[in-house]
Amino acid sequence: MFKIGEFSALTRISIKTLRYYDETGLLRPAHVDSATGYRYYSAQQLPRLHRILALKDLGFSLDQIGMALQSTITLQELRGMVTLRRTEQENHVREEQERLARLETLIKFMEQESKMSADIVIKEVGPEWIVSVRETIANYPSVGALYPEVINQTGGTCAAGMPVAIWHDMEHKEKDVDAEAGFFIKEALPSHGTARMYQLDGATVASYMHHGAFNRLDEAYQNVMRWVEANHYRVAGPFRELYHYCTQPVRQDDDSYVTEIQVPVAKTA
Amino acid sequence: MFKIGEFSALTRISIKTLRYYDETGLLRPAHVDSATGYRYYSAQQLPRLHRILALKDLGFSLDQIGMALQSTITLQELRGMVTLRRTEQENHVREEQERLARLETLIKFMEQESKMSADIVIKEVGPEWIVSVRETIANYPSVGALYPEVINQTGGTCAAGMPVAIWHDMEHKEKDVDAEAGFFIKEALPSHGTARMYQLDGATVASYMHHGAFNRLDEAYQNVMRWVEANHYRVAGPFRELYHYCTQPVRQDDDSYVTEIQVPVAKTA
DNA sequence: GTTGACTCTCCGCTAACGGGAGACCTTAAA
DNA sequence: TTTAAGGTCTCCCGTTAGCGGAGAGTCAAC
Repeated sequence: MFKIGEFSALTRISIKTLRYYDETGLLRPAHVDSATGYRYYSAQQLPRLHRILALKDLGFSLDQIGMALQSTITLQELRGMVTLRRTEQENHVREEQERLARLETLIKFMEQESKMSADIVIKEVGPEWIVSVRETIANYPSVGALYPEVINQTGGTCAAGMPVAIWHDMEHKEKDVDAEAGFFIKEALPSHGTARMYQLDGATVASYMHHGAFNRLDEAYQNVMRWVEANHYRVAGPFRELYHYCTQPVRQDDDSYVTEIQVPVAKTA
Repeated sequence: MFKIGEFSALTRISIKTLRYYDETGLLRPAHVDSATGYRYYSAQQLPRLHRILALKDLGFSLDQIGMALQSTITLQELRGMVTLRRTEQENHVREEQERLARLETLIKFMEQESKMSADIVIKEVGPEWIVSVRETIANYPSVGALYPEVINQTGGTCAAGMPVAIWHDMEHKEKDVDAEAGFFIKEALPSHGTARMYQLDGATVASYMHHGAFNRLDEAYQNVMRWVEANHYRVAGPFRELYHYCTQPVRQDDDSYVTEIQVPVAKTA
């Protein structure tokens, strides 16, 4: 019989851990002196402790290890636990590898003095009700003229929603831009005139929050596109722009505006 | 200005998280009503929150993110943080991959009904003082005869240590076994006669805790060796056997014995 | 005025222990 | 036998990044 310090030295498991395993029932000492409370371990307990360590090393939680050590467990159940654990671990490894890839991309970008690339984030956006008009316009800034049109068509009920633009061209265009302008709204309203009302699909997007003037959005777009490519995504739908902060009248050089660029993406296979 | 629920819906960050970021100073609301305590966020805060999410996604802790968001940080320092983080992540990915490989090995073994392979664990053992004799003996069980010899040579002072055997042959032998037998002891004592006293080097070992009779150790060795090979280790030194529990007189078929097999290993490059 | 939705603070909980305080126990030396 | 050192006990608090709930206060619409 070993006192806890001896057993700890023997197994190189900390006293704190042994006490914790006692408390949680994972490894009760072979004997506890009822007068002093001293724990006494026997060599017979080494295999059990060893199995605990082995399972912990495979990534099982102490709770799961507790299950696995029950004498009632069948080989079949054990196999199931391990197989399930492997699936989890496969996913985990994949996620961590992707994280590492993002870090490496960021480092590459930082070497080129591009500082905003640290702010691009992948997120899921849910479906949204939108009321909008879609037209071919002269150039990007001209989209501003479409909003009064939408407001007029709907009698102003949509102005409470967030203004949003959707760029249907898959590449940068200097003129004849296929643009959709409108507002996110809470729920379906009847359509009015040329303004269309529908539910925009949810999507996985690469999102960048641009804090600055509209006339510097181009640069931001370029960064997002480079980031998307470098992280092995591909563009999976028209770009969206959400105008989180903007003033009336709209100016192209107001540095206080906050505009979110959302590029729907999918993993390249 | 958005109330916390609106800001939460906008950003898809939970209210609890926003409150936590307020509490920890990571993202203070733009305004807090001093009478009611209500938090009000502005669109201008979206970029900061977005940067927080981006850094979190890269695996930084909230503490580190707090540092990175300080306005006093230089690009140089930021680069350092990211580079350091990448190194950590590389190590992490490697560890998780190895864990996955161990899981897959275990599954392969379990399919062959080998149940003990779940109990093999890699651990570091420190250097140990040992007093021992080394001889060529007839076969493995004959090692028992060496222990009285060691005890006699040292006048019995070593009998308190753990009995241990070291097998210097690199392969299984039916006869003429190069065996070393002795005891781990606390500190150096003068050598006696043919018993040698020296410090055994520490090592990384694959350890298996055998709970059963000596005459079933062969099977255990086979398993350990298969495991070592399957996990891309190679044997890096003579096998050690530690007799954690054993009775006098020694019997080859006593199921209550606890014997630890330690195989020094190194990763194959 | 009232109701229902929203928000506040405070408390406890997570996993697997580590650190430390204060009290008790063992063992060897003086 | 006393004493000193070191080992062990329980209890409490801390860690990360929040989640869940209780009870009280607030806001906005009808």
